[in-house]
Amino acid sequence: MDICVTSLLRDKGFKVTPQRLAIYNALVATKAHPSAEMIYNELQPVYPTMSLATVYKTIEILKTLKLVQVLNVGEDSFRYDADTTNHPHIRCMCCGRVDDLHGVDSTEFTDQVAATTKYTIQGQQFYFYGVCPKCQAAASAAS
Amino acid sequence: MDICVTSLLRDKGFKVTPQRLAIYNALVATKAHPSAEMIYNELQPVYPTMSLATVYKTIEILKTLKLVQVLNVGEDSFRYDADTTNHPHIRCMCCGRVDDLHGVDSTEFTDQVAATTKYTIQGQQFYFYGVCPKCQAAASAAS
DNA sequence: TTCAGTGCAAAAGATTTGCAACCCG
DNA sequence: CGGGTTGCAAATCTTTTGCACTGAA
Repeated sequence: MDICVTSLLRDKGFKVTPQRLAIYNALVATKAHPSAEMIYNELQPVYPTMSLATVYKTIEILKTLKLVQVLNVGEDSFRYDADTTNHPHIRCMCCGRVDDLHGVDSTEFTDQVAATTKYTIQGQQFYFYGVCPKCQAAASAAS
Repeated sequence: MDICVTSLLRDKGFKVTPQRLAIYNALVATKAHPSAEMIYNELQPVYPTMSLATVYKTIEILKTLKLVQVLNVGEDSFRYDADTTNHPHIRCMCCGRVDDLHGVDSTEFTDQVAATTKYTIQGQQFYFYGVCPKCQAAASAAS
């Protein structure tokens, strides 16, 4: 997949730098839907001189290349997902973790919306909020 | 409905002030899903001394009273909706307006999610992105 | 060699907080 | 009258921007 990013970057006239590869690889390697700062912190040990600004600038490029999607789970910061398929997300209101919801079919719902609205639909984001298994266990243990 | 907010505030030990009523009424009166700043600007002529901080503090209270819901449509700021029923929203990627999507049934979709996930689900937000009728017209006129 | 990219620092926005004066109850 | 509320200003936090230096091609 490095090859893929590499050629995609080159094709669009972007240069291939170690920072960009590291940021993209970090996103591909995790299911935690990290924020810019989380990515920055994770790469600190390996790239001690990399700045947060570079993370933001790189994410901007990855967005335009459609290699990442942006999540707005309702926190103060954005989160990013290298899985650009159209899937819902769920956030734990207790610990803040964000998980994917795969294997759910929303086509009937989205078809209804498309048929009802006068908008031309181009994208969608479905967010659920709840308590994750770990926090449920922690809560029952505490009681 | 003023009566309703008034007693709700009092019941919870909050004082009833003109600012709070004005902010809530502004939210009830619009379908534009305004941001804090939009509310502030709208009330400026009537309450020239009111500050943005008061808008934020009041919205915080209205949230705890479940009188408004928060929308995260992917802009840099939050938007608010005094219609607290569970309905999807759609944002125009061209002009930024946010509309309600009523009359769409998402129960089958949400049931599927509830059955699949190990989370305890407590809330949800569905966002669609597209181009509103006005911007479509403007685009075709321009071409 | 050359120009896009990096990293730093400063800027820009949104939201929060501290605090003295104010006013609802 | 008293404590919650307001409004201002300053603080905080995320994200963006300007710019000199660096490094990919």
